[in-house]
Amino acid sequence: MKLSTKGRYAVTAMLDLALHTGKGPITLAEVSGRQHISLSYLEQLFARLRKANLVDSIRGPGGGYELKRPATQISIAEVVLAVNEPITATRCNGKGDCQSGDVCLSHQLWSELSDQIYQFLSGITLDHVIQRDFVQQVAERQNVRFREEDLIAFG
Amino acid sequence: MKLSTKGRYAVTAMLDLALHTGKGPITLAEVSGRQHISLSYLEQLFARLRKANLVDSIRGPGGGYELKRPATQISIAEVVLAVNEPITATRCNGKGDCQSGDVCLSHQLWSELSDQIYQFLSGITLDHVIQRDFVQQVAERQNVRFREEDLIAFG
DNA sequence: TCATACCCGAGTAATTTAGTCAACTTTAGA
DNA sequence: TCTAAAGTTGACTAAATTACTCGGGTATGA
Repeated sequence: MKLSTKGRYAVTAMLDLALHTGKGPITLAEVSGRQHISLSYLEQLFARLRKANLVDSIRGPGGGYELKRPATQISIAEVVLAVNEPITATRCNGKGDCQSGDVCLSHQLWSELSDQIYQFLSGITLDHVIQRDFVQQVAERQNVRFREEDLIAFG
Repeated sequence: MKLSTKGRYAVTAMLDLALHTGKGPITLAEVSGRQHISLSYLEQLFARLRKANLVDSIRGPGGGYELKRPATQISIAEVVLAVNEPITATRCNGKGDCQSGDVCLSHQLWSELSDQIYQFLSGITLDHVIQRDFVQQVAERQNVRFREEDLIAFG
């Protein structure tokens, strides 16, 4: 899981969209003006968001973007993942050249931790953030339980 | 909260230290060899970790680094924060030039979300990760429960 | 048909990441 | 006390990522 300003821009833009649903498509020019993100940069971000099926685009005059799914069904993790390149695998991954124990252990530990962060962000939707009591919502309303054996290591 | 490969390196190195406590100071050369991180880069990272009071340094032959506090008392959030520059404030922050509502709202929403991520990582210590049942530990400590069917595999 | 808005690719400056190099300080141990 | 092992510091740099610009496209509602 990777969290950079790029992901922040994407989440901010998606929040802007979520905050203005119901009024028809929203142009990137509007988002750019409201969130102070350059139009061209937004175009790049939304190209990825579109490919990830998170937004729909409507071309022509009166067009713009809107959320493909309701804000209750789009997680922060999805948005962040959509705009980021898949993180580069740890060096020893795949290759059999690090059976020395310590290396692989550290990598696996990080991997599991990273998975936890992802799971955490998967539990927070755009709507949770907008509703702003997502602290409580994540903790109680979702009532999601992790089990150790369900952990899946990833790069 | 910012999560990049830099933070991953730092956490990995700290996990390496935590895994080898009790055998005296650990040289960066050892960590470098085990974790495949360049010695000079480790020096830079540990300069920050030292300033953040997360490690002690012992100079001279037989010297090296050791955790300043037990692994049960060092959180992932601390480590990540120590090696990262404080995230650049959102553009409108401080300046009074964005009272237009929408802008500040999005920024505040992100800010609160970021705070949640920080809180989450604050609840996970180096020891939790090493013990590897930190899933359960964190879930119990934070009183967050997760459901199996919400697990989503990702790349 | 024309203005609006998305679409796309090339290029690029700024920043961050990751690493090199060289000189220095401290200190255990021969 | 000399020496080698280790941390300390700073300058420098290559590579990657971020953030952005520019210049064209294409679809489409009025």
